[in-house]
Amino acid sequence: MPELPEVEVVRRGLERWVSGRVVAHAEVFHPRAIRRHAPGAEEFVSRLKGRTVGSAERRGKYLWLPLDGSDAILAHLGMSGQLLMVEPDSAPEKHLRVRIAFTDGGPDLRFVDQRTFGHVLVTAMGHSGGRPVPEPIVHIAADPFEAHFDDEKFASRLRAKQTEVKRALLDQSLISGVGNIYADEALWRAGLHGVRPTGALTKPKIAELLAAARQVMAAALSEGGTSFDSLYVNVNGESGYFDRSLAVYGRRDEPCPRCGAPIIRESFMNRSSYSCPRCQPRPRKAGL
DNA sequence: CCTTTCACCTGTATGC
DNA sequence: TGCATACAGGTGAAAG
Repeated sequence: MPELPEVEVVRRGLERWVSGRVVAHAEVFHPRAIRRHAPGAEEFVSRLKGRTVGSAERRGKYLWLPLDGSDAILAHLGMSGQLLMVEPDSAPEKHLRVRIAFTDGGPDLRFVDQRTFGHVLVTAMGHSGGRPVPEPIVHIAADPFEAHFDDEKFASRLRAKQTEVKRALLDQSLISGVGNIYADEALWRAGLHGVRPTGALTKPKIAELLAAARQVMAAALSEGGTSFDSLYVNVNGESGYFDRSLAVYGRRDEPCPRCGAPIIRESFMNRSSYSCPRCQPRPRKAGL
């Protein structure tokens, strides 16, 4: 479930513990973890050896570590990926996929991923949304905390779409970083049902929704992120506490914090959506 | 071209 | 106890 706040927590950990260090060697334990690295595992390993790691960066749910020269280590945590700092001599984790060791003999950077939806790769840099980003993610939109994020452009692109507002929030080419949890929380804060057609939203309502998304993700970040189980952790293996502050997500039948009505769970794209039936009424006509 | 669906994974919880 | 099923869900390819 790592979404923008959780990934930012990890980025800060990498900034603190990895930036400036030199790679001694890397090991790949599961080919699926580097499936997006086209040249394969052997090239991945040889390309990393001896490289110096720069300052950790992030766009939406993607993280990257620039390398001396012009490429970068790009990572996505998927559903269950973890980037952990671990002492080099400690036993391999059950789901250890990639290990990067450093010349200073300090903690390894380990990519551990139970469900293998996440991946890491080494890639050239490209450019998108007003700044350099790794080539494979030039199609990913700026996230709402980036200085180049254009609120007006977001509103006009959102309204031009023939879709529902929750689908649009989850569309990483429109706005990045928002996943299922924070989409539901932002919609609740803005008083919108997720199936509302985007074309019918007013500009002020879109501004309110965007502000809500920023507020809920900023609040989550200040509490170290959200975790429902032990899968999402920071680089030291610790979970955040924001799940205590969620208004609707995962809270079926509990009272809405605003009006007291029982929260409902609805199925959406083979996953769950949570909302307040009173604060977030369904639109009267589907497809309005 | 745009929108929607589905495959990819494994561990945990639940039901029979 | 053991087996089957549902669920968690981000991404991008494939389908519509």
